[in-house]
Amino acid sequence: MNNAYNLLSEPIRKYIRDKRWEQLRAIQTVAIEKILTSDNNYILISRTASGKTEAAFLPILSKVDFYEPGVQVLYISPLIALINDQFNRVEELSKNLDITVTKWHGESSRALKEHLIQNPAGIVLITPESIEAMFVNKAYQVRHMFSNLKYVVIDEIHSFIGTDRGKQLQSLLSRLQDINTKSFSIIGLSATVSEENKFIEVKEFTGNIEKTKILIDRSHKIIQVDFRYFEGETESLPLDLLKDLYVETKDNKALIFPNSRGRSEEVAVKLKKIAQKVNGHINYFSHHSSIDREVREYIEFFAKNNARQNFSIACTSTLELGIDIGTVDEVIQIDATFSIASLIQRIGRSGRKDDESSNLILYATNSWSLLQSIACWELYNEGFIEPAFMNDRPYDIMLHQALSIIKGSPGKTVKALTKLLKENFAFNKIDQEEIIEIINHMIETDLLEKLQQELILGLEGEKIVNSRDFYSVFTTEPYFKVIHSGNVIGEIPYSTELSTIENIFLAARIWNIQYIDMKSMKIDVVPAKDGNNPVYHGVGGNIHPRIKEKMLEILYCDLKFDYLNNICFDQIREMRKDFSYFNLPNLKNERPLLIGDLHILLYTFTGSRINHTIKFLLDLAGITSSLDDRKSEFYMETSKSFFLEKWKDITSPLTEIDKYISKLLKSKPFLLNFSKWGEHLPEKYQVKILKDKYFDIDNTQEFLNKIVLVENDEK
DNA sequence: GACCTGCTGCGGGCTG
Repeated sequence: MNNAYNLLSEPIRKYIRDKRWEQLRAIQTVAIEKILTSDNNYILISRTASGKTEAAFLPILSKVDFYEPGVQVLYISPLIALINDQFNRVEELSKNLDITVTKWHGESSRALKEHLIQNPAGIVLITPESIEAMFVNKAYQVRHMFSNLKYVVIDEIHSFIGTDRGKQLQSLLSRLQDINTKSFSIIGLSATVSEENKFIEVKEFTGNIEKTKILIDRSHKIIQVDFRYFEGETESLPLDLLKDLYVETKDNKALIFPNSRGRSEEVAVKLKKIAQKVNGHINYFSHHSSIDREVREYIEFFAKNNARQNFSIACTSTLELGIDIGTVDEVIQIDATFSIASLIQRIGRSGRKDDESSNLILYATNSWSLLQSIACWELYNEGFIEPAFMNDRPYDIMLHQALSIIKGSPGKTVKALTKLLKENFAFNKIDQEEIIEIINHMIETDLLEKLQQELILGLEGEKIVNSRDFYSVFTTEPYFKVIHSGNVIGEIPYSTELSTIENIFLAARIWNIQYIDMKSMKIDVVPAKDGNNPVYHGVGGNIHPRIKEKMLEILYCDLKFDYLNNICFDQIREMRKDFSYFNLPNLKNERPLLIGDLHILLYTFTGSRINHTIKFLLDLAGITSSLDDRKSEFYMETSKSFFLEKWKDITSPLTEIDKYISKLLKSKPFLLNFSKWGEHLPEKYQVKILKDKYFDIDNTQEFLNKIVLVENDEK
């Protein structure tokens, strides 16, 4: 054992001896030394299953005096399931030390919560929404419990960075800091943090850039990668792909990521059918957000506790984060991931033991998806992770926090509330005048009410805050529950065709719809023999520009990529040939423009948000286009001269873009649906959040200013 | 072309 071990307290050293660990992991060694000798914030970055939780808790438990009054350590997790997993580990770590460990989330015991309120001490494991609820409903107790905090540990911190939920958490951290006379330190844990901008996004997250240091272990496992190509001609997955997938997975423990809930059902049901025909194992499951929680927990339990039996789980990002399902032999991705970060998380699920490599198979059903998969794989090997999208002016989250603050402690003046929000580091880039304008709007719309000079909740504000839905900042759609003889299986969206659809797949089984109860939103089903995927309606994802640029680079180089078999490489060769007609010596600044007799095709090879913005600018210029974001392709039925004439001035509306977005929002109010609280903002600020979150004005301007179109006539 | 996440307080009824 090394020097770090000797720095730990004796009970912790005993824990390590009892566990018979031969040595500390790299991230643990460095974290122990740093955390024990300073009060900085630290972000611990190292791959899945490398002992990050212990890297944080071994030194914290050594350092903190748990006999002091109040809760000493707060562990914050994005998932309840993760809290339940970590509870067991943290409790085991703490048992020699007589430290209370309490789970605090919507499904944990009320009696234990009550006990903690009476005797605040030790470690609390909690979700951001539960902290929010405490500030709203137990404002006095929050001070009583959390005003002597020493450490806040944030697990899977990357899942918060650059999101609305992350802004909410930042605001809650800032509010917690306000009730602590001495400042607490923050420890963030993650396997995937971008270092493109020198870690600025994660450092900013803690509210103190200077005090936040990065501890990173870049070592990674050897990954066996295998690309396979099966062209899809219909909506359904090609039969040959399914057969190949069956043979590949039948003797293994496999996680299969087909990118959507509907496809997960298709994969699980169809593989199971093949298995039944050939008498293979039939441990085929689907795991996604529309599968009932109990069914999902059963699948997780099965995966974790069946050492002998093989299984395949077709899943969405539900199995991407650190929920403990044990080790799997292989990870299979069907068509490209939307991000490198996601690819890394998925790879991390296989070969978790030290001596195992990770096995990854990437299937593609069309050439553009294959190209994107190769681009992601290449970028992964270059160490690229897309930086989180930064949202400096979250007016909607600030409005939500203003309601939370006034509910928790009414009677503040406008001036006092403005000061609180301005000093909250989640909102420090929002101007004071803007804050005052939004508070006044809230008073006008009865969200807040002014009694003499003191603010309380208004009638509309009461309605919103006193609802169960207030504590989270994300929206969810209402679905119909699917029930078989009293047991809930999962849920599906209602559509008018549903009653005429014969049968649906759900939870890896096939069901016949018997009865739809419109009032209580329930669907009764019985087992059936054949059917179709359920259709969940989603909106497209946002791909980072670097992935699309990499796709362009792959088309204009002559690398052979020796990990590709002939079938895959033939696809790339074909695409290279198609694009070879454009002479593009400068890939940074040039893009192909194909001129046909009746139409024009523009290939931007850039990110989704820039593409959305260009589409909007084309609309404003009077050019109707249809955008296929997968190919970064704009299809326009217009003449070359008309297009080029308009293209010269395409960026001119950007100077007064607010006016145009305002008009767009009036005709399409649903564009704001991504924001749960945006509808309560003054219109001016609704336009601003659309501008910041849906479009990407600055980067589009920069892109259009540098890009030169290279023409070629269609043969 | 998407995917994911979480949740109070109160009162009534039931069990042992």
